[in-house]
Amino acid sequence: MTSTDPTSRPSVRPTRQRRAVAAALAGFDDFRSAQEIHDLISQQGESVGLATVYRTLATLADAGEVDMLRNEDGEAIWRSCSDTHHHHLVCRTCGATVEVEGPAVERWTSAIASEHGYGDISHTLEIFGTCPACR
Amino acid sequence: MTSTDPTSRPSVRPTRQRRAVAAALAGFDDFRSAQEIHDLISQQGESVGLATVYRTLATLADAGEVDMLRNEDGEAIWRSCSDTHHHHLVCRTCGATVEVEGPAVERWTSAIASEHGYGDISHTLEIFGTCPACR
DNA sequence: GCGAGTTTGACAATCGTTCTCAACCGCGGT
DNA sequence: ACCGCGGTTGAGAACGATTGTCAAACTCGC
Ligand SMILES: [Zn+2]
Ligand SMILES: [Zn+2]
Ligand SMILES: [Zn+2]
Ligand SMILES: [Zn+2]
Repeated sequence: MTSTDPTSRPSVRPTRQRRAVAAALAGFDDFRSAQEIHDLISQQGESVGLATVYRTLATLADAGEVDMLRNEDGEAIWRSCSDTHHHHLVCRTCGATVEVEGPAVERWTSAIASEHGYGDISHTLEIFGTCPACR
Repeated sequence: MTSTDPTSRPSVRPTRQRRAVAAALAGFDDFRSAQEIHDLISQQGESVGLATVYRTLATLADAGEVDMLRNEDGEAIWRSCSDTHHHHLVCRTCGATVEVEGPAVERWTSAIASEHGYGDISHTLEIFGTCPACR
């Protein structure tokens, strides 16, 4: 985390644990908590410490390879994602998730922001509902 | 919380504690954590249990009198708000908040949802940035 | 095979939030 | 003013997600 020298690489090593987390992430497409992902890894026969799962997920999130958001209880939930900016339509019951894009919304948020003189903008936007299957 | 009889009122009593929380909420217009609000109440000379602060905030949030959202650490933060549906433009540095409305966004979210067959929709949308004063 | 720098995991420690439950209080009826 | 029935409160325990600790294990380039 403290690589001050610009020439040095963070050097993320391909360990068994990180591979296991990646494999687990590939096994579902809804959002899951770190605990659930940890359990899934166990079910897949691997053994990875919970702390390591957290660390790996955080790293992947920084790298933009997984999305992390919070459910209504404030718990962090994760899932692998595409590398373009997008938002989510999540089923409140089964977790089924759809990635959605909204150029109009993106435009709206930056317009609102500059209109009020705010800079360095970021935003969060999630849509929750009940999917067709759960109705 | 369990008023099954439609004729019975929840009957929220005007206690000293609830008045203190309301007074505290009137004293700021940015988002604050329950802890901070609790401290503020103490500074105002009142004494209210932290659990009561949480309970009161939750009640007010249910009634739509305060907004509750989560900061990047997942902590719940609150502030009094207007009674119409709106979102927030929050300064990442000082917390200065602007309530914003976006009919277009509201339309977009429901359109996206029904497009994918999702019903019973709700959504979260917050914009973070740096306010004019903090630039 | 070595050594420096990473990574891991078992467990403790944080910390925000909720639960417990006996004491307390507001309110409507008398 | 007095009573009694809930709603309400507070101190502290309990919870649960997340992070910190640190010695042992591991990767990788040499
Ligand atoms: Zn569903
Ligand atoms: Zn966006
Ligand atoms: Zn500011
Ligand atoms: Zn909205």
